[in-house]
Amino acid sequence: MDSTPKTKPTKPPPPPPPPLSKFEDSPVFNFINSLSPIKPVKSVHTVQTFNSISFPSLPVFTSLPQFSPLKSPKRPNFSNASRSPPAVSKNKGAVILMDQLLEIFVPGIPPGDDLTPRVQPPEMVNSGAGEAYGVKNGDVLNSTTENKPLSSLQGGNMPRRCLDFEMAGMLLPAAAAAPGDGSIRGSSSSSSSFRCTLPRIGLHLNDLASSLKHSDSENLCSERRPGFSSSSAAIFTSNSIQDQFLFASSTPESENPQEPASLIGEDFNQINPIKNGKSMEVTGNGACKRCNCKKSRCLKLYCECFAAGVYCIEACSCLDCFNKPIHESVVLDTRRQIESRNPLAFAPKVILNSDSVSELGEDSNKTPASARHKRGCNCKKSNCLKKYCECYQGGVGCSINCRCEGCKNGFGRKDESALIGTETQQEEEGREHCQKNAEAQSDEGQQNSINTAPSTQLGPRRSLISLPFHLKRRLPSSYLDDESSSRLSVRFKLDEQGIIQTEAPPKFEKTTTPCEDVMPETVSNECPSGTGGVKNVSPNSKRVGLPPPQGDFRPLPSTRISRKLILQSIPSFPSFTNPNSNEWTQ
DNA sequence: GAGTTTGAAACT
DNA sequence: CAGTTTCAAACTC
Repeated sequence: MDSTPKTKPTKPPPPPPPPLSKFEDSPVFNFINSLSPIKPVKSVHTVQTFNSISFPSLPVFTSLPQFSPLKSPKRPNFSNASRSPPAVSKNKGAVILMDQLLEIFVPGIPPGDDLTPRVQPPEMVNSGAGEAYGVKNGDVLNSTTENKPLSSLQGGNMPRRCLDFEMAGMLLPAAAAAPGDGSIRGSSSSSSSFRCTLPRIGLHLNDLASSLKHSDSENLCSERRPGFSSSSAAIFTSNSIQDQFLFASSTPESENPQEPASLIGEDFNQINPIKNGKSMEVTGNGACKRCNCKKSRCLKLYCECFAAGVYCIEACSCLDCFNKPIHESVVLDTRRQIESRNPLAFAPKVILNSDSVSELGEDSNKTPASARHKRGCNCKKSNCLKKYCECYQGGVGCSINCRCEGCKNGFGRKDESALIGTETQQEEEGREHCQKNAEAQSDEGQQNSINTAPSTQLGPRRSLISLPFHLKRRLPSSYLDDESSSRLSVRFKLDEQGIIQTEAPPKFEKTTTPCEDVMPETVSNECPSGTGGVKNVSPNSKRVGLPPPQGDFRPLPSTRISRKLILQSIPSFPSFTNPNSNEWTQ
């Protein structure tokens, strides 16, 4: 925050990683990348640091083998694949190398170094345990990119509450979301909000948590989470990370990963979805929520903060709260227990639906939902028209997985989704034929843009994973504009098309914008990416901006893009960070 | 702000 | 796995 100057002094040891910060900026950077991966690595490194940092550093994650399994099975190569997409931009090859290198080398590299050079996170300076969170976040943010937005977001508050996962998610989100649980937040054109969460994770709902609608909310959110999003996100609560995974896999069902999926949005990012204090609530932005737990001690999923992967803050009205850094061990143990029962418990609740993606890509009129709730809702009386419905809350349409009755979800009805699913298959088949024809006619890569890409790459019908439109929306325009983050920025840029969608302002029936809601966790993660929008999907990453049910919402231009984004978001898995764990930050 | 409604989470 | 209870958010007044 303020301490930018402080940060430097505080970190005596940090070997100056001098050059890192600028590589992207300079055109030379690209050139260098092409020449040798090494430098690029550093640059990338920053981004990765987030990822790498978030996971390793976070005790929770470490304990979360669950995710990895999930990843491995469904998307073993996921990371790589996802990355490749970013390459899309100009230097695909270079980008990829960088990413890979980063992963490989990053561990060895002192996190602090990487980060410090680029951005001087005031937070990093902070040594306090409580601040640790912030620090991490800050680091992440900084590292993630030099995103100005992030820095602004961090504004200072973040440190307190952010969980590790948040960082990951947040980064992006703060880049995003989510949320989340950190969640992500979609920022429609108008709203610059992004999710604290959460990443939201996942939003979860946490992700749900909601994204911030307003910039103000952002600030607030920052207090708790850097990102989400935990969403977690998103979305991209917390969660955000998990959500991300989910998104990446495109198989929602694999629950284990966490909501991160989109960080994830929901979040999340717990990510996503950060919850802010009261202010958030006041604003009406869901993004940063605070809980009001009376009996759960904030150690159950009933608690939005806990679910989002974030610690409760003073703004919370909870009683006997154990969801604080002071009780980290308790929190972690509890979290592990819950995860043991349900590996996906902290994952973003909203995941991308390949079908939906394809839909969006082609038909703007169809249900906007690019994402679906992981488990589906079970609404009986609300007709999926109120926030009681997690699908609605997450800004996604109901799916066949829902057991709701009288579904009238504006984002997509259960029955519609079913139809869509069948339609999509048919469409895909038709597309294949078309594609073949097109290929014969022309070699242009355009074909790949939407339809082909998925089929070709993944396989016959592989569902494309597209960024949830909500994520896109969640991203603040500012973010979009800014691409401070090295890697993320690159990837996101690639996704530009997807970003475009963000432009369309989502319509919300209620005062609360869906984006807000979503972003919780999931969003958190996603938000940061801004342009990419997707980053944080984490988990938490619910959709922030819901398109009007009718179809105003634009489909993402290319599924590919979304995919890429999703992958990125993955890293931002929401988890509680140890307040103490400043290790990496340092 | 208090009370009610709702549906997820947790429990049995 | 199904049914019930608990819980806290969402909602209403």
